[in-house]
Amino acid sequence: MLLALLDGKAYTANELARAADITPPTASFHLDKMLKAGLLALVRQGRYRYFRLAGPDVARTLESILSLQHAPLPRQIVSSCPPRLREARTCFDHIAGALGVRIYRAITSRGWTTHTDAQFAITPAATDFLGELGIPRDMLPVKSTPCLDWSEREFHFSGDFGRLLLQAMLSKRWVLGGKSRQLTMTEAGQRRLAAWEI
Amino acid sequence: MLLALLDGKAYTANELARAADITPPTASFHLDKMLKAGLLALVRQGRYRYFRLAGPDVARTLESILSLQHAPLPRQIVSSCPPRLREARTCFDHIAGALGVRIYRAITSRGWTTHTDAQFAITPAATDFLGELGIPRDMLPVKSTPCLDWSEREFHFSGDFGRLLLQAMLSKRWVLGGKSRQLTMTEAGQRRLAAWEI
DNA sequence: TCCATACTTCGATACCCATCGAACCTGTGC
DNA sequence: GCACAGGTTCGATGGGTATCGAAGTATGGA
Repeated sequence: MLLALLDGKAYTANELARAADITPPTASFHLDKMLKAGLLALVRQGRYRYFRLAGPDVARTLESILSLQHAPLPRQIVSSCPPRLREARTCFDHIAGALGVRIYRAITSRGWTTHTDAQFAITPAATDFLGELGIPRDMLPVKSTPCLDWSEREFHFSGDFGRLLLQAMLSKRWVLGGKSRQLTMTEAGQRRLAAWEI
Repeated sequence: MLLALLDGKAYTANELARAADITPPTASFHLDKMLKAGLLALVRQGRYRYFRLAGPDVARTLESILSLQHAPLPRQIVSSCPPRLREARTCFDHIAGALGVRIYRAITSRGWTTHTDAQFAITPAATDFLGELGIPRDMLPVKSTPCLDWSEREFHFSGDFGRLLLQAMLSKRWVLGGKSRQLTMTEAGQRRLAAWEI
């Protein structure tokens, strides 16, 4: 289970049980132990409980152990989401899928957010980025609750900021919507977003 | 036992058993496993079998694991050797004790040795150092077998080079001998040796 | 309101594995 | 050559713990 979690993503107890060839009760038993030991962190979302490694130090330790012997490669958990929906889709009123995770990573890794527990806020440091999207600076700080992406198992932005972001990217034609939840990124959008990544 | 070995020194099965509060057979059982798993290395010397961590990667992994939780500090193994003999003493015809280990470390860390398994040789790179000791350069390469120091549990030089070194250091009055095996380092010796460390 | 799903808790079982005593092996020193 | 200390092997034992089925809890949707 730890090997499966080594990709940094979050998985449910049932998924990890399947990956480790054990039954859900057994998985739950061990996950609880590792949670209490501080090796894992828990993200509750509705009726789902997602487990992920508690931090980069745990990942480093695991990799350190693996480096001593080349252990058999972990059986990676495959997503049951259709590829095109995994790319980019709407999740109610905000962006989800690989695109949503990309945006979340870009913004958090630049330090444009503050957070108290699960409440995130976009700080004025993001003014330039938001300006390009036509979001006026006097709206800052915008609040947001990170939402664990169903297909990617990493976080994306929902809440006020998630809604603003989707509206802005649609009106600027960085992404195109359709009848389904699927979103398509335009070439212009690709370029602009790439410029903001690192 | 691994915690006790984390100081990088080598210990016998009985010592490690005492450190871990288990009986010698139990210690032997686990040490054998870890030896086969490649976590430990073995140094045979007479009727003694010294175990040490197989390499720096094992030490790093252990420290990585310890860093996740502040584990209780390992019970360090205390040497039964009198302090003055630990400092510096003769071992047959060469230098042992902390001084012997210091010299071994200084010379090996500078890359002045080549080795095939247990056979070491001092290379011409050490010419300056040896010259200062009055050892002519045409004697190079000098052979040496590293010997696990009884009080320090790290290696020192014995063999041809160990003998030459003791004779030279005595005649240059870097160290003074006596009736017992104890050696005393002179102030001049301290200065000269310190200059060669790192 | 009711069911389906995701997940955990509980209890019983079985198995693994650490542990130790006793016997055996092997170098050392007298 | 003998005694002795360091060390390992062997076999039996016991305890711990992983495991799973069944039952319970919580959440979301019809």
